[in-house]
Amino acid sequence: MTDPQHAAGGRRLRADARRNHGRILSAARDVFVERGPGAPLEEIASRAGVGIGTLYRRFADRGSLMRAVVLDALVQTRKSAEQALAEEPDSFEALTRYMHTVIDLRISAVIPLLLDKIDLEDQELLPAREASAHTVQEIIDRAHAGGTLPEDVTFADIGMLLVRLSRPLPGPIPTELNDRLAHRHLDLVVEGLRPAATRRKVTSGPALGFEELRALRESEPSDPGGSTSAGAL
Amino acid sequence: MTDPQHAAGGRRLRADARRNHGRILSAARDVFVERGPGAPLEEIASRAGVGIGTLYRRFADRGSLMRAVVLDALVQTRKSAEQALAEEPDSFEALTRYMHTVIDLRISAVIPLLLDKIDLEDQELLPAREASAHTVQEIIDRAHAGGTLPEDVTFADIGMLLVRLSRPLPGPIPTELNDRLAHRHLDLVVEGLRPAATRRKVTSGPALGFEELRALRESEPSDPGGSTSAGAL
DNA sequence: ACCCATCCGGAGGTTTTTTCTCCGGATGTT
DNA sequence: AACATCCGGAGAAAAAACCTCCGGATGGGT
Repeated sequence: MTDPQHAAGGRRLRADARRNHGRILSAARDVFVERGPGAPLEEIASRAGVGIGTLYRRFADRGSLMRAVVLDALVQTRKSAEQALAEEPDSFEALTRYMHTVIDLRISAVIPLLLDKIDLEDQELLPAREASAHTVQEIIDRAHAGGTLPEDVTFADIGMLLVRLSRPLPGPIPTELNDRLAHRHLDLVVEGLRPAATRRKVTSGPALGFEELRALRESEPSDPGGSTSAGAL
Repeated sequence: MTDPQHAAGGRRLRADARRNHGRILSAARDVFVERGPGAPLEEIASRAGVGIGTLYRRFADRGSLMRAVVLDALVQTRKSAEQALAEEPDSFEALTRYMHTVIDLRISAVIPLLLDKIDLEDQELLPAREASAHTVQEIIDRAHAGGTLPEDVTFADIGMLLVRLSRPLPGPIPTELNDRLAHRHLDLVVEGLRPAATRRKVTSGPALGFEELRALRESEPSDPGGSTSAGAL
């Protein structure tokens, strides 16, 4: 099931191969998140700007691609957590910075998504899991200790929240808007978590207007009507 | 699901047919939300506990099923909004009640999802859209007027937030937990929106513990390991 | 500049999934 | 009981996805 002899740790790849490897990984992350774990591998290849043959050369099957995606996500999560911890003196700021970064990297949604498709006890995955969980837990602990995060908001809460927030919204929403919304929604949540004493305004600007949503729909080729998704609600 | 008597067509349906019509509609809503707009119709039929032939008899093609699902969602949204408005004197409470109801009904995510697959200017859809948008707007307006909702949190914000919150999380998460998380996350957001003066504790209980997530994974048949999705983060 | 080990693309054969019709039989209604 | 209505699901046809293979391109060492 797990392929012993390739990819991440193997011999040195040629420059173009290494570049493609990375592109495939990040395209796979995006496609899995957007279309589910059964998404066609051809779409991943084309999103990565790569032939299907290239994808199969690097990843024997769907499973090994998934494994690589998860491993990558775990590593990036740990990095983000470490950086937030190191560079952000305030315990609450460290937490929010970590959360924003994770959303930027769109890494959080992919792990639970693939959770039942891969072997988590895998040799390589296990230490990565522990390292990343440990670092994130430390961020939470500090915020608890510093009194900047309510005790009843747990590690699992933050994790699940990030899963929800890093998932792109469904439908014909451009990536740019999607990202902006994710951060705005995170800000809204963060204001709910922040200790009342230090409460402030939601930071990410004056929402989004009707016009913007309307424009979104008008740019659709199929239907020139002046409606919006929220308007449809 | 909602409609008492008239199916898409005209004449009165036999009792069993009407019941099946409703089941198909709500199964379709769930499946579209979980698996995307391209989900196999057979899955919808089987989730509805109905033969595939029955589905095709009632809905000529995917498009007309989508249209019916959206129409149903719009109608239910309007009902929820009207009820919240009528029964909840406090303007903020009306808003939060509306939001919780919409999440319960899992209706919010399906509209943007199908947005680019249907004709929104449709004869039947148009008035339903307007009616529901109007009622929701009134809830927002009252909350703004009453000073219980910041002016910079708009109609579109609430709509998009609901889209995000009513989507089930990806991965092997049981429906029951998913629902609980959705409401808890809504509570977290609501505390961020609520005027500081009336701030209170997050209502939906002490988060979820590690144990719970772990149990989740242990109940999986494929992998008996003791890990969790949040733990993997 | 030249070589060649390495890597790429994607056509196309194969397998899997999905669609959608059809009709014998079941069920609701009068 | 009689009849119109509705149901289920088998199975043929169509569509989608998989995955191998090889002629040709490219990087990187000399």
